[in-house]
Amino acid sequence: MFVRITTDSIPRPNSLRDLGMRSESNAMVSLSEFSYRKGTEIYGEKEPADYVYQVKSGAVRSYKLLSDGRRQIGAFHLVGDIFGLENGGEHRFTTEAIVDTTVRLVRRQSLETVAQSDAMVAQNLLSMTTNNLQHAEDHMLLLGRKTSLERVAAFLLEMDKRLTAAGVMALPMSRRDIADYLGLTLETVSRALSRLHELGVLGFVGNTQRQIVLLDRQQLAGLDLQP
Amino acid sequence: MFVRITTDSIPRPNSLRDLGMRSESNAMVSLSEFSYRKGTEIYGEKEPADYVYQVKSGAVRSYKLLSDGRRQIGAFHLVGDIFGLENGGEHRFTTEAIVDTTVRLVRRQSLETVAQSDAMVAQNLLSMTTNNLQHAEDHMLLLGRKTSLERVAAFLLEMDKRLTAAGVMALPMSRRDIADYLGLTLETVSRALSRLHELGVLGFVGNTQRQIVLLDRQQLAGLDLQP
DNA sequence: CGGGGGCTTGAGGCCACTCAACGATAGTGG
DNA sequence: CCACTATCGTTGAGTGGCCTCAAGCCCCCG
Repeated sequence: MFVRITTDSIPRPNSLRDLGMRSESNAMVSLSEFSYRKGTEIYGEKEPADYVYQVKSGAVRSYKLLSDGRRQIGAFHLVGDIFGLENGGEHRFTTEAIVDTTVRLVRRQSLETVAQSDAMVAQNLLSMTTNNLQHAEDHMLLLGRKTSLERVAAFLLEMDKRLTAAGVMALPMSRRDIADYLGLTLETVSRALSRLHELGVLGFVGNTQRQIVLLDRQQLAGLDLQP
Repeated sequence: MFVRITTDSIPRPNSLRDLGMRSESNAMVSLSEFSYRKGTEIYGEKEPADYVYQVKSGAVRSYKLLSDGRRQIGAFHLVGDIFGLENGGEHRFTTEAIVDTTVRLVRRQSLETVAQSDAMVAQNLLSMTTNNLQHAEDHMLLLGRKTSLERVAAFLLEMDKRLTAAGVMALPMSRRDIADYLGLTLETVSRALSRLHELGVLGFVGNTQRQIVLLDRQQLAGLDLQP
C-alpha cells in the first residue's frame, strides 16, 4: 500500500517569473507582452524556439498536422499556462490563438542561461516538462483505448478543473477543436454532448452551446473510467 | 526557411554512467544489476519511484490499464534505453519484461543529489525527459489520427531504426503488445502485416513470424505519412 | 436583414472490432 | 522420442461504433 501523490502536489511554477525571473535581481530578463487575434498563428512547427510564452488572457491550441490535413491537437493552453518551452531548438507544435489572446513572453536563451547557474530554475524547467509529459501519457491512453463517450467525459472533467468559474464552464474552443483534441469528428463530439445532456449529466447555459454546467460530476467520472 | 534539426542531433545520454555517474569520482552511486524473467513485472503504476533503470539485455514494455482491462502501451524499452525516470515520487506506468531481461539500476535519490550540484547532469535529465515527451507527442498524433496501416508502417520504421541488425529486425514483442502500443487489436495488426507482405514491402525470415526484413523502406515511409 | 459560421441531427457506409476456427511452434512430462 | 498442451499468429465472417455526407437551425455580425 502506497501513499497516493496527486498531480496537484507536484510543484508547478505558475508564472514565468516563478521560473526564476526576479526583475529586481536580473535585469537582463525582459517580460514583454504580445496580443494575437482569434485564429492567428503564434508560431509554427519546426520554427526556431526563441521564446517561451504564458497566456495572460485568452486561449491557445497547439497541434500537429498530417500532410493531408488531419489534425491532432496536443494541448489547450488556458490563462496562466506556460507553453512553447522546447528543449531542442525548434517548436514541435504549431500554436494558434483560439480567441483574442494576450501572452507574456521571455527569450528562451535567458531562461537557459539562468538555469545553468541556478539549480532551482533548472528544477522548475524539469518539473514543467514532466507535467507536460504526464499529460501526454494520459492522453495516449485516452486516444488509444477510450470510447467516444469516455473521451468527452474526460475532456469535460479536465476543463472543469481548469476553467470553471461560478459553476459554469465557458469553453473557448469549437466542437472541431474538441474533436481534434480527442481524436474524433465534430459530429461525434456533438452527439456525445447531446447524450450527456439527455442523461442529465450536464446542462447548457444561455443560447450559446459553449457554456456548460456540470450537474453530476460523480456520474461523469464514472463514465470516464480512469484506473 | 529554417534549418531542420533531426531527433538524432539532440544529445541523448546513452548510459546511466553518462548521466553523471563517474565511478571514480563518486563512490556513493551504486550501479547494480538485476534480472527479470519473461513476463514478470519490474514495477507497478503508483509505486514509489526509487530506482532508474537501463536495459542491459532483453526488452521492456511500459503501459497503463483501464479498470476493465484495456491496455495502452506507452513505450518499448530496448537495449540501452533508460526508463523509470519520474520526476514526482511515483511511477506513472507499469513495466514488465517482454523477454528475459537484465537491467542496470541506480537509486533515484543519487541522481537527484548529483543533479543539484552539477548543471551538466541536470541538463541530461531534462534532455531525457524532453525526448520522452517528444515521443509521446508523436504517438498522440499516431493514436488520434492515423489509420491501421499507417500505424503499423510507423511502428516498423521506428523499430527498424532501433533494433535492426544485419538487415533483419527481430521483434521481441507479440502481436498483442504491438496492438496495445498502436491502439489496435492484434487481428488488425496481423492483417496489416499480411497486407504489407503482399505488397512486397516486407518479408518474414525463418518460421517464426517475429523476424522481419524491410524490403522497401521508401514505400513504407510513404504509407506512414508524417508531416 | 441577408450571409456565413457553428452546432445539431439523421441516414448510410466503412474501417476496425468481435467471434471463431485453424495451423504452427515451443515447452512439458511421460 | 513422442504425445500433449498452451501460446501465438493468421484468416474468415459478421457486427458495430464512429465517420461521411447532408440538411436544417440558430446566432452572430456585417
